[in-house]
Amino acid sequence: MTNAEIAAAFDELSVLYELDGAVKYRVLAYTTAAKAIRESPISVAELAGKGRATEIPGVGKTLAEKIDMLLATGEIPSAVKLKAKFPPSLIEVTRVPGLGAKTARRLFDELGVVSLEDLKEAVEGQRIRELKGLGPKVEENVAAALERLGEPGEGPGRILLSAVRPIAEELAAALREHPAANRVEVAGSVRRWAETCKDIDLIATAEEPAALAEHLAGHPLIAAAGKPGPNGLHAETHNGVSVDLRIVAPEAFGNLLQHFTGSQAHNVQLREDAVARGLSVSEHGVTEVESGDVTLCESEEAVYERLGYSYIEPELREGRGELKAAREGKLPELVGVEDIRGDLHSHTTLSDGRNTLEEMAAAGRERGYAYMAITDHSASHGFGDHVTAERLWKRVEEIRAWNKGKRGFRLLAGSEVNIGLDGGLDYPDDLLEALDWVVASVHTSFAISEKAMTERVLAAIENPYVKCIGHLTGRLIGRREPYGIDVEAVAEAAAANGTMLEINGNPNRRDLSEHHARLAVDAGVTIILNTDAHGVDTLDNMAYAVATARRAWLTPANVANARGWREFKRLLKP
DNA sequence: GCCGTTTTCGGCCCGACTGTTTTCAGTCG
Repeated sequence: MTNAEIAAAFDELSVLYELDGAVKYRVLAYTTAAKAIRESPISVAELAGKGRATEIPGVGKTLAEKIDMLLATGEIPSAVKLKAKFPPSLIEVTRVPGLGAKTARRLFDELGVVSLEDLKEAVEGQRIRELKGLGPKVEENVAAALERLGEPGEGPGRILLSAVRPIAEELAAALREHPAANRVEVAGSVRRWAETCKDIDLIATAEEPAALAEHLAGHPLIAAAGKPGPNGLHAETHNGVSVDLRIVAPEAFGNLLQHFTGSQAHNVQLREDAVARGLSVSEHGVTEVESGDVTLCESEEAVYERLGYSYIEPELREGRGELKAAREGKLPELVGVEDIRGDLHSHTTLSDGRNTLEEMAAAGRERGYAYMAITDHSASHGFGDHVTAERLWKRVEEIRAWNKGKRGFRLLAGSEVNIGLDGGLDYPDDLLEALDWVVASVHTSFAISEKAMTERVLAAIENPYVKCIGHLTGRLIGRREPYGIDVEAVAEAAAANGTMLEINGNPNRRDLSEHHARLAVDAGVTIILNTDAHGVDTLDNMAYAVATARRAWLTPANVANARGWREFKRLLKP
């Protein structure tokens, strides 16, 4: 059973408990545990099998037992009991925007609503407005929400960071140029470099707040906007991304930026910790509860300092232990884009790239890299983009020739070699040996069993010519689930064999994920940050690889290509 | 239901917004 399936069972159980009127903290316990289970880099089922489920934060004795029952029987007894009381279709009703479990329960008790169809009929019969505490407005809102649910299309889902980030940056830049603007920052999940985003949060201080809000409302990227006011604006872009601009007095800019950068989990933990110390934290300041004294902070640094923490980089603010580490002064010195000395996964027109060897090499050199590997696809790649052994021998010569007489930058002759179904590679050993650098990746037969996939990749890891494994899980964020593979076993073998694991910086991939990357480093693996660039323009994707590494708490010491050439070479298999 | 530099019991973030109410409950982020 996958982590996602276990998490879904607990999410469902939390709704059932809420319908049943359980205290909200019990309900909350199930949703927070579900989130931790979903994000766990290792198999929770396996962990539970070893009796170690309580190692997951938020999972105690009771939930561990429920995981065991779920794995053994496919069901959780308490959920079965509650589902006899509340039909599963009622859970759909609780998920209508604006409705929650409390209202759904009343509709169920008083109107007999058990499904979305019943809800629709209740709206049409104007029966909701008859209930005490509910009125015609609620009924209208439910009708509108039901209408939207019925619409085809994207819905309210999360959008890939790379689709949102440029818009956020452009809007922020436009605001900064306005004469009324003082400080403008992008906050929220964009600032944290999360994989996906729900909206854009912009934080500003301004001489004339209303004028700045109006300026945003009139920006060409904005399709619709609410009423611009002194506190900001709510708007939506032409491609349906919602934008929130919040404007505050300069003396509270740090408080607001901290609040709107989040994440939710980070803020909740920070505030709980503050309460234990007699402080109350909100976007409006830090209040000493006993005296009522409020501290306003112009900067985020000041907010964290006031609360007794060292500064926490936005990428770390996910409630994954960063607050404790900051309190103890044990936060990692994160790797940055400026640390990266080379890119070790790139394609040219020889396979499916858009630029020539010379163009890619020149672009890498211009970025100030010390080295760069050209890694076109291998002999079995297909789609007309394969490179025969004969052609690759010639490419090696071309790269040797290119390097002649050049100082301070080294082009590596490499390949992104397909890992066959049996774990074998599709070039002869003498050619692999002649290459400076080999990335091995799975590009075919994703649907084999987890056991077979793991053995397949382990064979590549043990291959003496393979320096690195590319995009380990094959996931495409929001489009394709990672294929089944035992990442723990892979990480152990990679560490033992001196094979590196890549964080692929393609924003659709970011593979290793931040969770897997942290697991890998903990297992002793050396990480490589790569772009997998198929053109000069996508060499910029290094920023996404670095962001993923930062969200995994990685330092330059964890990253092979944060080293100069001599040191990098020393890390390679002999 | 979880958890522990005040705790193994008694806490468990904070505020905005909405719609319905004369002071609050529910939902959301």
